[in-house]
Amino acid sequence: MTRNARRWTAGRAIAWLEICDPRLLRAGHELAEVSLPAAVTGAFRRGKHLVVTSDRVDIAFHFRMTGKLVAGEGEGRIRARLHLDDGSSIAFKDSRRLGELRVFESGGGRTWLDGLGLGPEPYPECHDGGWWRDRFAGVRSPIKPALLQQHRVAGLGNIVASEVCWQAKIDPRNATAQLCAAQWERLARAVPAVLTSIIDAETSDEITYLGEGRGDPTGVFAVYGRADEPCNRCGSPIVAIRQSGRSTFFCDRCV
DNA sequence: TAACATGTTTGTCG
DNA sequence: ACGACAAACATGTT
Repeated sequence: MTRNARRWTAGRAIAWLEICDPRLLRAGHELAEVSLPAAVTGAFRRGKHLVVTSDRVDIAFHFRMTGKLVAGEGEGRIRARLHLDDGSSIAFKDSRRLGELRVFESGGGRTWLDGLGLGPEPYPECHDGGWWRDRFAGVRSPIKPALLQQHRVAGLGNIVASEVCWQAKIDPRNATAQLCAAQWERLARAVPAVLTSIIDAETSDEITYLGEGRGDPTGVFAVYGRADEPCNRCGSPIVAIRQSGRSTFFCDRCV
């Protein structure tokens, strides 16, 4: 979505921001005296946040469970629209409305993100096993829930955490402190591999989430949502469990 | 109908 | 300090 936002806004200016659903704006982030039009200067991702920058304002998005950006007016649960000076628009669609949108003065998006305490990026930057071991030093929870802690490493979600563990042949129930060097090394390789493959599969004008029917990405995942289906490596049925209130899928035979 | 869902925050309890 | 858990947010799907 960051790539799309960049592509859709490059060389254009934000003419106006349409808030279709006022409940979208969080307290303390009302649309104050925003000065428009504003020439877009770029778009970047930090963890699961997306920020569109311009010479006057930064617009920060978080999509939570069901939020997404779509080109054009969009259909259905549109919470906001970014209208550009060439007449085009980008819609923030979010059926469950857990997503967030914040508007800052230019540069404020980065400042705000810096205050969130997010851990370092695991992608596209790559790291070795020792780096991963150090980032998770002192963690007493199992490795899979630990991967979701945004203050240790930013950007990994529940689907990716299960996928990464399977790819790295690590039991998601393993105590983090018990992982050996070889496991950390496999984890270090699995993270960019999994992210790259998912991003490749999802590269299009509209991200498709699980359960959306047309374009459902179920086929993209090796274990997530595949309870009782055969493991791609060994054929053993994929197991579904709950960890810290979140669903985890893994192969209990080839970890 | 009830349970569950890709995320995060907040509070409780251990 | 850490961790597990539940609730809350709001709504759609199974």
